[in-house]
Amino acid sequence: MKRRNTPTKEAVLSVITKSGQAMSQDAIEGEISIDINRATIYRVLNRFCEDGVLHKVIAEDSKQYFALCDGCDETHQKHQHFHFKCTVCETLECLPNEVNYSIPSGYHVEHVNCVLTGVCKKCS
Amino acid sequence: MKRRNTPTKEAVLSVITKSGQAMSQDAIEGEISIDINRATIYRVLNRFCEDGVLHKVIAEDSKQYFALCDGCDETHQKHQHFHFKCTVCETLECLPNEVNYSIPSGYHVEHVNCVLTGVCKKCS
DNA sequence: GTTTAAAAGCGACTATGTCGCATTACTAGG
DNA sequence: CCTAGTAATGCGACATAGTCGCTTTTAAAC
Repeated sequence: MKRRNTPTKEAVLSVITKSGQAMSQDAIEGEISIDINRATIYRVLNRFCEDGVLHKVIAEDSKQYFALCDGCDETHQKHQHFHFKCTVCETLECLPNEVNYSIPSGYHVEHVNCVLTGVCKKCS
Repeated sequence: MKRRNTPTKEAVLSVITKSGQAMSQDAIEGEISIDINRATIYRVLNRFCEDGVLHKVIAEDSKQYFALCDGCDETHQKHQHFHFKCTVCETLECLPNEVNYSIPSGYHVEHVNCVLTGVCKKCS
């Protein structure tokens, strides 16, 4: 199962990179120049997540957002930082702050999904 | 717009209270003895949230979970604690830990949605 | 150029959650 | 106790997000 380079992959990644933020499937579809099937966009995004290129965040609107893994390598745990979703401009950005939590013994954490919702600097 | 006491409200609240955990609409519908319409359950749950009886959490499965506001009053901010979702037994529980975050100036946080996903004590 | 398997397109499907509207049933006031 | 007003419920329809199976296309190795 070796990955191939396709125009679709490049287009999706370029849109996300340019935006500098986490994006949902519909936002990506809206920004992209070529016409790509909805299911395909999801598959591309999920593949990028598997490959550690993107990470997925679930926001309070129950939608999946995909963001570039900027400095999210193995040592730097699994995307354990906060995210901020602005209710005005609808954008979701990664915050630099790491999430610190303590958890009762016996629990094993595999994923962290932390989203703060409110109004961002630009919109307030 | 004054609230009324109905068998539906009581049944929903009693199921959540008994479970001791956050529950989704379908879990509630499954546990409840009487037959209640799906839309009604959502309305009851959302009303409880408005009244500060329950709070809503979005988990990584993109579903809404509703938990009792145990000690979540005005002073104790807005449900700013962690939640833990077990991938084995599928339950979602509130953790006692408060969420501590710092945020760039100019940002205004209105809601906090923090869910840790993994395997709980019982299931590991 | 051939081959082969990954990727894309398409359609169908599931699930979650919401909304409008007609009907039911709490509850307050007499 | 009865009645009126309105909150709450049931029902159906709808919107949206995301997934899946199958066929076709296409990247890339030989």
